Amino acid sequence: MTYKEALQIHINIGMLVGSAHRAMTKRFVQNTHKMGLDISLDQWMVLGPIWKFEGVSQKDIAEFCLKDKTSITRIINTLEKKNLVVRVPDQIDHRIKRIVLTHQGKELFTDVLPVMEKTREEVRKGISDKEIETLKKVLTKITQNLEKDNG
Amino acid sequence: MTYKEALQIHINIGMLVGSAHRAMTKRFVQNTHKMGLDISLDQWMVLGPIWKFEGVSQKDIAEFCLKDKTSITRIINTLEKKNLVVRVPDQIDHRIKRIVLTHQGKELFTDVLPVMEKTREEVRKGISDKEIETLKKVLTKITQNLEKDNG
DNA sequence: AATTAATAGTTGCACCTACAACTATATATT
DNA sequence: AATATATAGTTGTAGGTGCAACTATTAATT
Repeated sequence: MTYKEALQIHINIGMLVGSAHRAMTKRFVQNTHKMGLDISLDQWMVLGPIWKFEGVSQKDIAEFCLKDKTSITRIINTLEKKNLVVRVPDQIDHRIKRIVLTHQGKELFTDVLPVMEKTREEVRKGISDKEIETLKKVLTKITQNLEKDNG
Repeated sequence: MTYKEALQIHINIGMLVGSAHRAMTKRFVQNTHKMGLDISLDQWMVLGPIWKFEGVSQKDIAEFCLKDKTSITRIINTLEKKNLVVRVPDQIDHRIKRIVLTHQGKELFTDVLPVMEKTREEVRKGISDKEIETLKKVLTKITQNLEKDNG
């Protein structure tokens, strides 16, 4: 057994999930750059619910994206700096900020859609629908297992 | 398939992988804290190959962990600050730095082992061996699909 | 009505990551 | 031997993350 093979045997789920995550993030950004676009995967994920539900709150974005509210605050900061979204305070509940796409944000969103499709195909290459289903099911189960005080 | 459907599927896989990754990282740290230990999941992953292969190079650690070499540099910096490892320049090839566990590092490693086991059990709860196998296979395939210029 | 709880969002801190540019060293080419 | 190329590791910059502590506001309790 070679050294490299010995290493591979001890690969665990944490490493595999982490490296798949990094690889997907990386490839998405590379693909957007190839098209002359400038957006990260996480920024894109946050843009999704804003596109779908105009005026969505940061709390709801966090839930939709399965991310922490702190992350959302910072990603929205970046998106605002890029003039892709604006924060509009709710007229009734002054705690809530409603996030709205700018014209520029809408334009970028539609420009990125085909890049996302391309990346999706690259990710899924050689993987059956049944395997994807199992992947999603198991990842969901893992996330649920670790939610809150499920331990 | 419409763009809308593609959007759903892609975001789902990306989000699911990301949230599972974050959840695992989080739970591991929480579990170590409960035991009065102070180490992150990534630091732990880097410690693995150093334990197994005393004097392993940073390059080989990067390969084992499926991480970037820059990440390894910085995690080793942190581990060195914590007095868990030391960098020993190779006597023959002066480019290489061989990483060695300190006494303190070895002690922490053995202390964390049961925490790792506990976390692994929490992660796998209600998931069959066959599903875990598929998960590993698909995640490996995804990582391979996106390696280098595989696109 | 006054006090207390909960909620939405922000900030400081420490850590992890990618990419590009960089230093230092070793190997290959001529 | 001199030059070119490849390799191991570091650094600067910019971004994502969790946690705890914080502000502001709203809802619940008394």
